[in-house]
Amino acid sequence: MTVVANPKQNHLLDALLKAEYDRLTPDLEHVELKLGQVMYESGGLLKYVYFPTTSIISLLYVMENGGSAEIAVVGNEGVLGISLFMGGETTSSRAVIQSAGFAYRLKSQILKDEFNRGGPVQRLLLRYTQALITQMAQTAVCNRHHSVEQQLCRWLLLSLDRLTSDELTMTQELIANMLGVRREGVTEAAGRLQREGIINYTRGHITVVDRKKLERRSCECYQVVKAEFDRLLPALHGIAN
Amino acid sequence: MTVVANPKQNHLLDALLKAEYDRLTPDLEHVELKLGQVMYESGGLLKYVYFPTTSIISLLYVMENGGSAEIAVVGNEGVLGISLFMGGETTSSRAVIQSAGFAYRLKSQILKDEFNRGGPVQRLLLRYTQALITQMAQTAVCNRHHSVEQQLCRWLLLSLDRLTSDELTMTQELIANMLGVRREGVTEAAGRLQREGIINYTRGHITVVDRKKLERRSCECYQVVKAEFDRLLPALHGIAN
DNA sequence: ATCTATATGTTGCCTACCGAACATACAAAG
DNA sequence: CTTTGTATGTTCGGTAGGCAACATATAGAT
Repeated sequence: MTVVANPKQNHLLDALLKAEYDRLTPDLEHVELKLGQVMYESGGLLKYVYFPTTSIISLLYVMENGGSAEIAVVGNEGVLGISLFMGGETTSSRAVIQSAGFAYRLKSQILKDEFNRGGPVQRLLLRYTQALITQMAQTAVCNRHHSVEQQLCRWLLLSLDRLTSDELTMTQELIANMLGVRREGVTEAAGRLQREGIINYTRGHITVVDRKKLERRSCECYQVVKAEFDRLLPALHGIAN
Repeated sequence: MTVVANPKQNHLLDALLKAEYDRLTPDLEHVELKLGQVMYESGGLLKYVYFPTTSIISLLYVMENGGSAEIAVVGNEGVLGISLFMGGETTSSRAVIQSAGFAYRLKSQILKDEFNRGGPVQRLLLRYTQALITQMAQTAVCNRHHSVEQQLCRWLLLSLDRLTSDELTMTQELIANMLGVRREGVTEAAGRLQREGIINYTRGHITVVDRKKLERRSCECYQVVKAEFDRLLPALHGIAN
C-alpha cells in the first residue's frame, strides 16, 4: 500500500466543499499515532482535534475502581474532539489509540472558528455527532443485553469498517479492556470463532476470515450503528451536505 | 402546589436571554403528558420538540426481541428532540413518558430556525446535548459494571432531581423495563432499600425517605452525570450562556 | 363490602460471567 | 538457538441475574 497520505482518506474531510477544504488544509498536520497512546485524558483540555485516516481511536471511560468500558470508537469516518464545538471543552472519557496509524490534526481554535461560521461544516459535524450518539446509545443497550461473544463480533466489525485491511493488531487483553469484560471471556469467545473458521489470530494479530459469518454471530447492534452512520453520512465527496 | 404554569420551569427556557425568550414564547404550547404515552417512535419524524416542566421522558431503545434499555432521561433540565437540530431528523430510540406531568412543546421548524440563527440558543442547546451525551456514555458504563441495586439507586436519584416532590409514581415492572432487567431483580433491590428505611413504596408509588443514604448506595454514575450537567448548565436565568 | 385487576413477594433452577491461579506456548531479542 | 516477556489456554469455585411458575396482597371499581 503506497497510498500517499491524503486528508481525503478521512470521510469528514472528504465531504467538505472545496472552499472549506482549501481553507482548512493548510492547517492540517499529518501525525502518527501509536497503539495505546492516550490522546485525551478525562477532564483534560483539547488542544487539537484529530481526523483519523488509518488509525482508530477508542473512547474509554475508566471507573474509580479501575474498571473500564468503551463508549464509542472513532476512525476514518469521524473526528475526535466533538466536545470542543459542543461547548463542553472537555469530556469525562479518555481517548486511547486502539489501532495504530495516522491522523490529521487541527488546532482546536481553528475548528471552533470554522464551526462557528455556521455553514455546511457545522451541519456536517453535527450530523457526525448524531451518529456518534447512536453508537453510544447502542453500546449501552449492548452492554445490558448481549453476550461477550456477540459483543466481540460487533466490536470486530466496527473496527474492520474503519480499516482498509482485514487484520487488526490487538491482543485479547486489550479487547477485554475495551469491552469491559475479563480477558478469559474474550479468549473463550475468540477460540470458538477461530474453531469455526470465522477468525484467525496469533499473539496480537486477528484476521477476519469469514466476514459474513461474523455478521451473523454479532448482535443487531452492529447493523443499527452502521445503518445510522450510512444514513447520516453517506459517501459525499465534496458534495457539501 | 398552585404554581402557575410557566415556561421558566424548564431550565433551558429559563436560561434564554429576554430577546430569544420573547421570540419563542408565543409559540410554546403547554401540554399534559400521561404516563406511558409514546412521544416519539423509533425512526419517526419529529413534529414537535418538548421542554418538560413537571414531566420526565425516558429515551428507550427497544430491541428486536422486545427487550429494552433506557438510554437517557429528559426532564425539566432539558429538551426532547435534539436529533432535530443535530440534523438527523429521527432517532433510533423511542421516547416514553416516565413520569406524568406537563411540558411546553414547540413546532420543530421553529426551534430549527432559532437554532440556525447560530446565537446563544444554539450554544445552549449544544451544551445541553453534550450533557446528554455524558448521560448516555455513563449509562453504557453502568450497564456493564454495576449491580441492579446500584442502578436502581442511580435511576431514582436522576428521577428525583427532575421532580419537585420526593415521590414518584412508577411500578417496579416499569422500572425494570427502563433498566432493562427483570422485575424480580427490582423487587429484591427495592425490598432491601425499604427494609433499611431508604425508600418507601406501595403499589406504584415510591417515596424517597433518606436521600443521603440513597446516594451512598448508588454507583458513581449518578454523581458523574449530575456533575456534568451542573458544569455545562449551571442555573443561568436569562444570563445567556 | 366485595370483587378483581394488578402490583408485589418468593422460590428453584440455570447460565454467563467474575476472580484468581496457574499452565502453555509463541515471538522477538540476545 | 536459547532466553524471556508476553499472549493465550484452562480450570475452579462463587455469584448475580436470567427464566419460569406461582403465592399474596392491595387499590380501586362495582
